Amino acid sequence: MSEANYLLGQKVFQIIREDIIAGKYRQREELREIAIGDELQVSRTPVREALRQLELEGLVTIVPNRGAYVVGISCQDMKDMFEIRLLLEGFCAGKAAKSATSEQLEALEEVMVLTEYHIKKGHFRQLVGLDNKFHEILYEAGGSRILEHALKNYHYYLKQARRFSLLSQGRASSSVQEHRRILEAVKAQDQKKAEDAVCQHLIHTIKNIDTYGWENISGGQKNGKN
Amino acid sequence: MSEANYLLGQKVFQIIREDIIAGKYRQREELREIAIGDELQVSRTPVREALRQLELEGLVTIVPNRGAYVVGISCQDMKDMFEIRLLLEGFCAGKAAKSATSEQLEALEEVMVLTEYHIKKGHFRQLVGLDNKFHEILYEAGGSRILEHALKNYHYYLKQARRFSLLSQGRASSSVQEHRRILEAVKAQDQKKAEDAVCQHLIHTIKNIDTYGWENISGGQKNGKN
DNA sequence: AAAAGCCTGATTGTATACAATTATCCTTGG
DNA sequence: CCAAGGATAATTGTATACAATCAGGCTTTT
Repeated sequence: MSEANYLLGQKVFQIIREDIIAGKYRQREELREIAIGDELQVSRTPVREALRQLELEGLVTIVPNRGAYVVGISCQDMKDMFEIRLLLEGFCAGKAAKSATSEQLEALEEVMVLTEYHIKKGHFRQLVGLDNKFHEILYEAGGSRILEHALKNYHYYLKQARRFSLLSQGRASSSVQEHRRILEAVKAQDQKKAEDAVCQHLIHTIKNIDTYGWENISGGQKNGKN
Repeated sequence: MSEANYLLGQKVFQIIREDIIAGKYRQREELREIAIGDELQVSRTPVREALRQLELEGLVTIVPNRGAYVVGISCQDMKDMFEIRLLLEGFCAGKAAKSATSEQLEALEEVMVLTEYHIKKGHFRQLVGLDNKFHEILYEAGGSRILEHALKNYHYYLKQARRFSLLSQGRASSSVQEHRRILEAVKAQDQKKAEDAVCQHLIHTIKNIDTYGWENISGGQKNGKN
């Protein structure tokens, strides 16, 4: 009750978003402002703002004077996002090869060193965060604000998937090797090689998820609540 | 004052968005809720909701407890969006070649016929709307909700650019020929040819804009208000 | 005179009040 | 018995009230 109960709007947005992605609500379930507000101990105002934002993200549909309905994310949606990300991130890596600053290259190198260290030590917990960081730096290095914005958005949704994907020892170490290859291509300013390296990396990631099954990562959109 | 002054929230959002894209505000200008509310004759509530949505779109930055600041769109941003659209729309056309329904093909054909008619008659006004419609149907035909959402978003921003691009007689008729080629490839379910046709079409569109100058389509982000 | 601290005005963040709309159920007429 | 219409309750849309925060200027102290 000290400082955490201010600036609720942004927090409410994130909570509802996570809940939808996690599959807390069933498809097309109605989200009532008062009910959610009661649950989160806030008034309707922050909830309304959150719902409006979620509509823009495509996670809910708002019917005027009627209410907000959950749209949610299916397995197919996840796969589609991955395909789009594959295209855009390859493109981004190519741009990064041309425009990455020395600071960005250094930051990437630092993440790589840390990753390699934790792999050796078997510290799997740290890997998820480092993997995310590697990709996010790459997005910045592309030098396009727009592209970065789009990629970060897809990346956010696919984080859940990535977490599963890295769980296996074998995948973790091959993943880090692929990162290394990406970084070297970017450093060498070899546009085509950077693109190819990213595409290969993501294709392998997708294949890895395929073996685990996409159903496990998209919050069970089949029927059940929770 | 009958029914139009209800459901203001969505309207306010669209107005502010258009204003920002049109360059009404200067870069980093502060958007005060009360001032905008007074201007649009509404209270702070709808304005706040709009600003929160605009932040998600990347058009404003909100500093907590401080205010909303215009981010705006530069020429470079427009070019970047076009590049992204090029990638995604090519991909989408390829998917459409596989998954388009007969209704969608028919709708595309209808738009084409109308377009060719208006071209012959020299009715340039109608062309912009038809061109937009052609692309939007194509987005649906791709069969990916996610991809469609992304493309419609970029398409919205680039509409202004497109309007300029179609003004010239020569460009209009070559554009419709390119559309025809896209449609035939999709009909023939030739994935690669569809992709190529869309890419060619968009590359030509970009070149056409290049000759007119990107400065004219992105609301003068150089310095001036207005 | 300079710097630190406080006060005040302005603005945002949240909650609540009120208006408008919609859905549901009940009544009523055929 | 069924359909049409209206009253009512619930929910959203908007406006306003109040609380919290911040910037700027003023005073005070060293």
